[in-house]
Amino acid sequence: MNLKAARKRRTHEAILESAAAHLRRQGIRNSTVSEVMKGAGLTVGGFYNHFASKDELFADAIRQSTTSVWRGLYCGAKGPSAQARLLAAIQAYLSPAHRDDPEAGCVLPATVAEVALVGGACREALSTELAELAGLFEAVLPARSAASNGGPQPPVLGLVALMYGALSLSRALGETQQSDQVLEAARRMAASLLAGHTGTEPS
Amino acid sequence: MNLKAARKRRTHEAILESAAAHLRRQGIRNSTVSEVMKGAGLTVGGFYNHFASKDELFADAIRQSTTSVWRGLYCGAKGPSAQARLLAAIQAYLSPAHRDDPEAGCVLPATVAEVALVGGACREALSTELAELAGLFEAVLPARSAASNGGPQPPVLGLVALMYGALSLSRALGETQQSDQVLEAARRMAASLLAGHTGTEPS
DNA sequence: TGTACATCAGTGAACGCGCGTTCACTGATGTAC
DNA sequence: TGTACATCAGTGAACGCGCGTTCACTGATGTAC
Repeated sequence: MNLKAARKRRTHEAILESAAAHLRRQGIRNSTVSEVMKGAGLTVGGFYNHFASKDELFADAIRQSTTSVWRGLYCGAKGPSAQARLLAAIQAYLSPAHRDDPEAGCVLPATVAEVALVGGACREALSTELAELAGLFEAVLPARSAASNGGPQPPVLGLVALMYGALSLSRALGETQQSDQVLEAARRMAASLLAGHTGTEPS
Repeated sequence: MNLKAARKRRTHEAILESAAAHLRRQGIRNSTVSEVMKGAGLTVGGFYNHFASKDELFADAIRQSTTSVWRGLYCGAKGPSAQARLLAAIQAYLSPAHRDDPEAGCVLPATVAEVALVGGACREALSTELAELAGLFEAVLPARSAASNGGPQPPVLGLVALMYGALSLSRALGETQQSDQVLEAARRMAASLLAGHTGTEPS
């Protein structure tokens, strides 16, 4: 039973990975079970040996990939302090490069609006992941204290909303000047919000 | 021909209105031509007397309703100055009431992510409307001038991205505490960004 | 004015297609003795 | 160890459903004479 079970586990992971890739590229509704299975080198019929439904598959995919992408950005960022690295990661999130490569990027733009409509298991997954993402931010920013220099902690969930909103909007506009402007404006906003928390003034 | 043409125009408007309502409630892909027509008191077959395709219908609906909703919010806002009224309108946009009543609200949350995937006529419509929306904001804010008090003009498209992003995210989360927090965080961000432009400090 | 004909907005059934899901089947892997 | 049987991951065709679009038809409105 050992070899068989191990192989099944690997197949399961392959399906999840394919689903996450499809999710990032085209969202939930535009991804079909049959395409996801093909992406994992399988045919459609075997899908239900691994997941109870398409809804469950994508809820798992959301759980697996939402924060991992962000962690990757943060680990790749450079700066003199944790807060400066956070800002650098945010700027990378809001870059045209990220906009133009959805498959390697954040799942939120392709996910959030659909979750608002379909709800279900995906909504719970999104809620959990969002809380975790906010936790990652808060761990880096200075402790909440209205009396400390620079005022109270910046509203972390608002930062996430800005990042998601700007990326999503820029994707909708394609690779245009207007789209670049959206990203740039968001970068400026993020920088001015974190000013006083990074140890440096915004450029 | 007069009576007939007038009636056709009224029917056309009724279809567009029904489409805009469906758009706000459930987005493009979740709205069916047949449901839109039913909403206008008609049957599906007559649709193609008025529009070449579903894509064209929703592009027109986007053109018609994107800024009108915002204009409504701004006209309803009160405050000692134009900038203060702008901020009040933004706060109303970012309210749980707006989140909980999509049909009376902004089309962006149900539209942007889908446009990123479908492109076509809807993308052009969105781009035009977004530029107009940004123009409305800029007309209210003080002229761009790095030397003036309060620094350069806040990045208007970033503000739009924040509003859209926070509303969209809050809709995805349902009527929960976490969802309220997203909206509140976005309100705080908007207020602190416009500080120095409204003539009052943010609360 | 009246009459015969033309137009065309709207109807409702049908078509074609794609999707999520089901199901009978296969064959390699594992178990019992 | 060898043999007969059980399990179950994966196959691929089929089912049922909903959707966008088409089309033959209807009947009220408009036009020609």
